[in-house]
Amino acid sequence: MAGQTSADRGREARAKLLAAARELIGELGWGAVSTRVLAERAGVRPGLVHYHFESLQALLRRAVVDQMAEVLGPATAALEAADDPGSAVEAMLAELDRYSGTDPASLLFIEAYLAGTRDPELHDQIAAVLRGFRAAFAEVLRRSGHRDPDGAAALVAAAFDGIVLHKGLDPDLSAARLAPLVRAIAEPNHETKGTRE
Amino acid sequence: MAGQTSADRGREARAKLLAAARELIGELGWGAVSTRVLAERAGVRPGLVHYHFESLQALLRRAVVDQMAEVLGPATAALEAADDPGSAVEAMLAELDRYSGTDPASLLFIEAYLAGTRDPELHDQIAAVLRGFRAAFAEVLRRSGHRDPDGAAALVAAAFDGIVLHKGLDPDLSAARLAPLVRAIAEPNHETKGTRE
DNA sequence: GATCGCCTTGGACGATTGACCAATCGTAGC
DNA sequence: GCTACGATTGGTCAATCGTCCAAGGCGATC
Repeated sequence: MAGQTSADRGREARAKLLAAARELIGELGWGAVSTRVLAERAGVRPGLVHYHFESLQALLRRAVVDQMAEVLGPATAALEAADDPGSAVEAMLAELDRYSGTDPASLLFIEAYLAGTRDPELHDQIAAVLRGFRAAFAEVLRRSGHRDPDGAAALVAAAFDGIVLHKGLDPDLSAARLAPLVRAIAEPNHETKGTRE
Repeated sequence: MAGQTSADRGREARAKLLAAARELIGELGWGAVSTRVLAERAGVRPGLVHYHFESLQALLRRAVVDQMAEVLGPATAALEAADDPGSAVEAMLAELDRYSGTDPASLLFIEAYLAGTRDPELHDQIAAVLRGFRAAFAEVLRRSGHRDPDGAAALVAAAFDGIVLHKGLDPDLSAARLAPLVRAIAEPNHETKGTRE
């Protein structure tokens, strides 16, 4: 237990700071996370923040990008393995139900999007992660013969975040209730009946 | 031009503060709107903020609730007048395309939702406005014989906000591209094919 | 045991924050 | 002209902010 070098302890402090940031961004909002509350939550001295990170913004940026990759990475992998788009959607909706819409984990994504509109570097990193997820989803839909795989993937991805957002306002809004409707979007025989010419 | 009493000027200053808040919440984020930048944008002295409003939070709260009612009110009325759900959706999607996802007006709604998760009073006011919109939408769907009007209304409403959110990350994501897919959700003959028993 | 390198500490800096208040303003009614 | 009153001003308050830095701690290496 004792054989940890000072570099090890450094990595641990850094990790604790990032973990604290994941919690606090959702709890307090991106703009309300200060160096001092962050350090307190991490069980670390405030001065360490600017030793391990260039700035507070850089720390928060890193925390959310890590978290998004950690959540969306496995989801993307599972998506690439799935061949039935309907069940893939259902599995993701079930996953979505773990987020209440008010807990920090739910709000972290939304906060990240918002912060991304004001931080070009963060914007690019988030967009890249999201692009990967949508591309994998679209590929599943394409394989199943969907008429508009890219559009459907974009809509479902947007709907996911919208559902999380609205769940915070309406607790009755369970993902299970919406599952059949969302799945219909992904159905291969989905018809766009309003086509005009 | 001159015949304005001091009470009139008071109302004007109050209105200018609220208008400035609408701009700044989207530009800077809820937590970054300070009394001083707010007053400067409104062309008013900082001291006035706490004369016209109980607190900064109360001002911001009032600003977003007013804005939401102003946007969703007419939309709800138009919805109640419409009888064809497909065209109603399309009209709203066209309206949605006016929001780029990065302009202050787009972000105001998202910021409001987020702030609502941390401010119970704001939460209730937003939820009430949103409930009205969804109820009107669901009623249109019900009249056209939709299988799950409440679910579809909830999904479309959530998808709208999700689309705005994602448009900030992917400018190519136009509402027009998604229109056929969203409209399909609202189609009266919409089938939930996956029903199991 | 001395040296090296990374990590950690505690405090400091100037700037900004929300809130508050006594004094003063301008105008409408008497 | 005087009073009354809502609106406005300019300034102050303690608290908090992000950032930086000199000093010290501490294990690994020689």
